[in-house]
Amino acid sequence: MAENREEMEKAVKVYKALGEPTRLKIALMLAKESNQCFTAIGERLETVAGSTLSHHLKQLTESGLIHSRKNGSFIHYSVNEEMAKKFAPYLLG
Amino acid sequence: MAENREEMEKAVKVYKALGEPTRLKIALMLAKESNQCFTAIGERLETVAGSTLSHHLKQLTESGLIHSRKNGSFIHYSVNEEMAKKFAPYLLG
DNA sequence: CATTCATTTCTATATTTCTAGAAGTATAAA
DNA sequence: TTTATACTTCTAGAAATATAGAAATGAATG
Repeated sequence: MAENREEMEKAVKVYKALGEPTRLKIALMLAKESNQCFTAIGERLETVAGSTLSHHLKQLTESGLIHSRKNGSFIHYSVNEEMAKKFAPYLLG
Repeated sequence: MAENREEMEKAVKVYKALGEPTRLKIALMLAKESNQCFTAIGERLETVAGSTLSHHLKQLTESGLIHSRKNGSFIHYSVNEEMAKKFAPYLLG
């Protein structure tokens, strides 16, 4: 019932993460096709410096909306479906 | 299915609006109890100047997430349930 | 008409956020 | 062990945002 402080803070983080075009694109991209790695994501966005992409992924990850899994020297990202369902099911189509 | 540009821009606006604590509070407040006016909202928030509140309500309104109805010299605000359902059902509890 | 109440707009300042280059770390491959 | 690839951190500048005081607008009330 959306009322306690902690949950609100979580919600603010999620919505702040999604309230930026590049990050929303990333979230939608991962919702559609999960387990993509840093470079693959970057290529689909064009015109984003690696450092910038890293920064965006960090925010998305810290919000809890996406999570990452290390595989060798690659890091694969996917959306946390529970979080998406709860806060932004729009992502799931 | 969350893919066209216009809808994404709409989504960014909604999420940007919700990605700020005061505005999220307002949105939750209105979702729970609709049709509150400017002053009533302000009183429930404490520590927010009128001009600031006006600015926040404008952003929420322009995102489409809440709408306003003029009644004499008062303006009553409520959430647009369709928008909330689509982008942030979390608001609806 | 003068005044009050509700809300907005204007202006300014402080803070946050976005962006990217450069340098750094970590893993893998040659 | 050098080199390459994947990604992060540091630093800094530019742009956007949050906040509030003061002045403005507009409706209602005395």
